[in-house]
Amino acid sequence: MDWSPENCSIARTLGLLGEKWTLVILRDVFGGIRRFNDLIEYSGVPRQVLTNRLSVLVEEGILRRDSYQEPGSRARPEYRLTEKGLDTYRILIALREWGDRYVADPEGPPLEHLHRDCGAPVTLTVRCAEGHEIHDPREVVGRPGPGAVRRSAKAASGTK
Amino acid sequence: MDWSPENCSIARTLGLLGEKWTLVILRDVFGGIRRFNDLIEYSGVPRQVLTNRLSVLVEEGILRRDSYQEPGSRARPEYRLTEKGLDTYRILIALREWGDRYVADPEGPPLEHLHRDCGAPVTLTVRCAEGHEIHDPREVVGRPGPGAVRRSAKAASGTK
DNA sequence: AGGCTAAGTCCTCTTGACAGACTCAACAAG
DNA sequence: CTTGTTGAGTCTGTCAAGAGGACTTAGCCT
Repeated sequence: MDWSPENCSIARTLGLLGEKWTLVILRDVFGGIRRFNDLIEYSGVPRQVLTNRLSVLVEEGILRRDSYQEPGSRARPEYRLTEKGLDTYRILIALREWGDRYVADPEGPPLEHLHRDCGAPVTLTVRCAEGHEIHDPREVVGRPGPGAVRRSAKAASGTK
Repeated sequence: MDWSPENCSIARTLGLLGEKWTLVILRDVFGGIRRFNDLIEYSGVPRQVLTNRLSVLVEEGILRRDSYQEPGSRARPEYRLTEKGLDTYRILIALREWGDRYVADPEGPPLEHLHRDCGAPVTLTVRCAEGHEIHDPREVVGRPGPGAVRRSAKAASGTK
């Protein structure tokens, strides 16, 4: 049971999205905020960090640099989600759901995700390929998958 | 459309779980790793950081400090998930799913989540309260909810 | 030419990550 | 009862990253 965590999808995803401001930026881009200064204002990200994160996100193909032009101004860049970026919405919904349950103010959640077509609130459901719906985290077990790599012998001590 | 992000559930959740190593630690605790030294070995977290994160997680009620005793040794602490902690599993599954899709090695995913009762792989489904299943991120829209707070007038500039 | 504005860069200060050595409290062996 | 061992930390020094204010740049508009 000694599996190397180096190629874990969770770790890798966190490597891309896990830095302090990245998901906050994505949240706001999902909310339609696409311009540098607006992002600074909304997210509260320091300029330097925003520059940095945006360029990483563009490099990784999560955002794409587009351009817009307000009449009477020069063209400026604007940042939009790619497919890869749009697909992070499940992560954001999962974070919001957990937050609503455990850290929201008594007045209720400050942000809702709604279904565009019917206006009903959106939630995540955990389900297995057999169609069973899962409500208890204890019903889920983690297992090394096909891409798992045994860790080098050296580390195989200390684990009881 | 000027809503203060201060009380956003996503931001707050990230405030608790968003630091560099926190979710990696939770991933491993989900995997049954519960002891200080084992966590260091598996996660690769620096000792100091682990000390720090564990104490924050315990303070926040995400982990609980239990104790175990190997025969012939003294009692030592071990860290276990509380309900609040167990409920982060959706976040971990969302991260894994995104990672499997976009950053996994060609051999396949290194970690799978399976249904304990039937062994089938577990996935997240997005669904609205009306029962519509959602497959396209563009079908989801974010809206300020009941707890949303208008931002102070000062900031209401710059937004187009 | 001079001004305005969005989008950055530059610079400094502080905070946090990281690694390796050190400490501390049982228990066990001599 | 002294010494060794082991797991769980703390201490210390170095170095990268975050935070935030001042400065720069490029095009459009008087």
